[in-house]
Amino acid sequence: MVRLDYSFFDRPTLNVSRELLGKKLIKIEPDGNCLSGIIDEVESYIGSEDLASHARNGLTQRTQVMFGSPGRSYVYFTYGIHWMFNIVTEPKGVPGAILIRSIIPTEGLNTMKSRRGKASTGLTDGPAKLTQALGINKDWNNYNLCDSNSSLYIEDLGTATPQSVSAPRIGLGKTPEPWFSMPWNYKIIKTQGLGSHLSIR
DNA sequence: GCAATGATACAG
DNA sequence: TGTATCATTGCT
Repeated sequence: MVRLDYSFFDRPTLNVSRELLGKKLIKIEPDGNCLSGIIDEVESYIGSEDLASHARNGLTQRTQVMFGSPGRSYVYFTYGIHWMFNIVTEPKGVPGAILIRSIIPTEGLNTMKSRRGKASTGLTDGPAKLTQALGINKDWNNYNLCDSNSSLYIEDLGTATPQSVSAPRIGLGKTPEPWFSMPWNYKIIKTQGLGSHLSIR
């Protein structure tokens, strides 16, 4: 079991995105409790030119983290309710981030369930669901995931990177082309009968 | 189908 | 200082 370090994230965003699938996201609670899940779906936001990215407006107070060092977290609040967890990529000065959209829970299920509430469906199968289950909020923004004693990090299980499909990103609203259709959403293949618009990697 | 609920960014 | 816009979710 190896903790992913700076060199893993300091590479082209799409490579990092695809290889992040099948890796384990781990959060150690203050009481020592371990919460974890296998990364199942991610989405890339690359460069200032990407009009779907928060970095489209250039360097601002909110987006400065995206321009910073790779291997750190970019956590932001949206829709007045939800926290989104991203991992910064690209060299310092170049904005880039990967939104973690879905994980398959592996450890700490009871804690996750209690945080999600029993009326809700799906423990961690949505970007805001997993932040709620793991307890990720603004306190975790600009957190160094690569530090050897960090409480939030990604682990390489040593398994081969799973097969994935790429598709256009989700929830982009009025983002103009070509950005709206860029196939920068990656997901682990697990069902048959995929739509023909999806390309298998 | 749509309300919830607030930070952000930009116009003026 | 006002307001349009959201990288969503869950209930109707």
